[in-house]
Amino acid sequence: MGTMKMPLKIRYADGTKGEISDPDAALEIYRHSMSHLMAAAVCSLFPGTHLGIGPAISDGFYYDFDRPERFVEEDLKKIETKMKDLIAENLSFEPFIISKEEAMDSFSGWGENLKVELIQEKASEKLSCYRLGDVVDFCTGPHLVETGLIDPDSFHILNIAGSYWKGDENNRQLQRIYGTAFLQPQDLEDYLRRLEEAKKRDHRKLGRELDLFSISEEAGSGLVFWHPKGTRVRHIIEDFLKTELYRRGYEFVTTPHVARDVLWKTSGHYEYYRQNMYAFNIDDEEFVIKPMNCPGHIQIYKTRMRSYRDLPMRYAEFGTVYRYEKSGVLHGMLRVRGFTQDDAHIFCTRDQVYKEISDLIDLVLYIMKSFGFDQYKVELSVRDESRKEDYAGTEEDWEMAEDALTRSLRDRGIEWTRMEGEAVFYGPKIDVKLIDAIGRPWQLSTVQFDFTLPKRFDLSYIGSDGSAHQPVMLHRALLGSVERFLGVLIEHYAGAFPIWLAPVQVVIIPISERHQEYAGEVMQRLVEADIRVEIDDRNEKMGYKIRAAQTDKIPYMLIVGDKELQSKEVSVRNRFQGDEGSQPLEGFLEKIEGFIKTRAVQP
RNA sequence: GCCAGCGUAGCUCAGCUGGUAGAGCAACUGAUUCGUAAUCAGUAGGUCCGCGGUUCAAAUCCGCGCGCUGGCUCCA
Repeated sequence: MGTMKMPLKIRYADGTKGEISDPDAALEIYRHSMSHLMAAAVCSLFPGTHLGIGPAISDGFYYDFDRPERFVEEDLKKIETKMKDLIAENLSFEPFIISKEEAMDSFSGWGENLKVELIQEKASEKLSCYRLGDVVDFCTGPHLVETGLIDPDSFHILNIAGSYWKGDENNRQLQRIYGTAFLQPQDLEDYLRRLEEAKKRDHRKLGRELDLFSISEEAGSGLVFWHPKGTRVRHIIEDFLKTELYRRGYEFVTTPHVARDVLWKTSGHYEYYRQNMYAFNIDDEEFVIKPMNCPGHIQIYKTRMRSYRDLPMRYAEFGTVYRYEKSGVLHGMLRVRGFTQDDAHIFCTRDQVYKEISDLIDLVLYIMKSFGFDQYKVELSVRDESRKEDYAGTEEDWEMAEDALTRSLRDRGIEWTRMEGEAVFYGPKIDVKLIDAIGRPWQLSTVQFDFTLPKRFDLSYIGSDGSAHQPVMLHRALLGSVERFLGVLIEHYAGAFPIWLAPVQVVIIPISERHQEYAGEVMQRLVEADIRVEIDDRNEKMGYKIRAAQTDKIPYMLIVGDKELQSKEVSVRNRFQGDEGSQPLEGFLEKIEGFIKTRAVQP
């Protein structure tokens, strides 16, 4: 019980002991040891279970098991108890070194075929194993010296899930058991509390409670119905973006939702993206519901001869696209089959790329800050240097693009992670992941080069030299999709939107019937000032209406009764601070107009 | 799509090993006219996800669908 003794006592594969005091490294070793301990518990409880892999992960650890019978929920408790028994027995993690040949013999003798496969692939002539109780595992370590060092209250077995061997869906499916562990019991409690907190913020739950959106079983999964209040928020988001984009030289376009298959054959989607496209036949012709907006924007580009003087051209569209997604991946508004991208395509010359990228990065950060996100992570995805031939575009294209991306980031003093081999085949990209109020990352913005579409559609512009050149094309989304963004906003603010985004900004609460006329006057004034206001004139007590408004997370309540009627004022109640006292309506209006204008997060 | 779990009123859930459904909140009606998070009383609301099967009898057991949840894979 209590705090883990630091530094952590560990043993390396060669048998030497050591101490780890770096908390991150210690935690990783601790969790990895925990996964071995779980494997030992499982093997002892369920003989005939074979082992896959069992690493430490960001919030804990897991182990993949191969067993003909299925684990059930109740098994988790048993496993946890068994692990505690093994801790009490104080088993040691015993390392030893053997030859590859010997290891293969032993492991295949035990029927550990997955381990044999791993040894074959990963091990050199000599390899290390750890023995814990009756279980021997192929592992480089290090591990704790013995199980007695583990605090029995520092871990928890969480859930069972399916997983494919080596992450390949063509391979056999294993049963993965997840657990979590921390060096301090306090950290474990905090983690479990964070899970609870995340549950409370779940946009699916809040979306229903706040009457923002729904998904209809009858209409089909992955398709979102935006209710009036959700649509209000959506319009506010879209209006804000429209204003900002027009200011920055974008033009909006509108393109059809379906197009002949020919368009998608030219773009290459028909070949590479077919499994995700909804298609249908009419009059012997095949049509595709658009999964992307780019070919549409290209159609507009191609309607006339373009000059270098026209570039850069920035076409934006809140384009609704439909993509077939496997049923198991759908998730509320965050992963759907029909969604609206805040899409844009920039056609420019090579010389203009650096400026465009730089402006884009500034724009992304400005927009995100406006929505109340201050923390973010930037990832630069580049191609796999060893498989250059798998990528479209020339060597010069890739160098030019990577150079523009890295220079833009560096010039802005932005830290980024370089993701080797993570680029899509048609070009490198920058992704921005936002960190929300409880520390979770969300992938939203993306800026991508495209070296294939200009070629496939044979795009050109006439340069100052009088001859035709191929423009560079950039895809870019700031919010990603309006659906996902609203989902993220709901979770970030736990449903309590800042006043500039709130679907209802003010609710007026008359104390009794005789105050309704004055409440109506107050409402009239706020409506004139374009405040989104409602009046709660139900035959209920004030406390009831306040509670209702609090539950609806409405920023301000204006209570009007005899006193306010007399003084011609309003009593202001803020959803976070509570009663702010009586004040003149004009003063209140001026205050909230300020909050709205500055997109203040707090009230 | 795969593995596991789940599906009872608008919402949250109860309903033991089979004997044909219940609570709270919400909704509606009436009374009450109220000062910073729930006034009282009444009414209505269900193809127990759907379809088959077992059984004298199925919300409950079995099969197949559909949907949801957590993972895996995918996210041109």
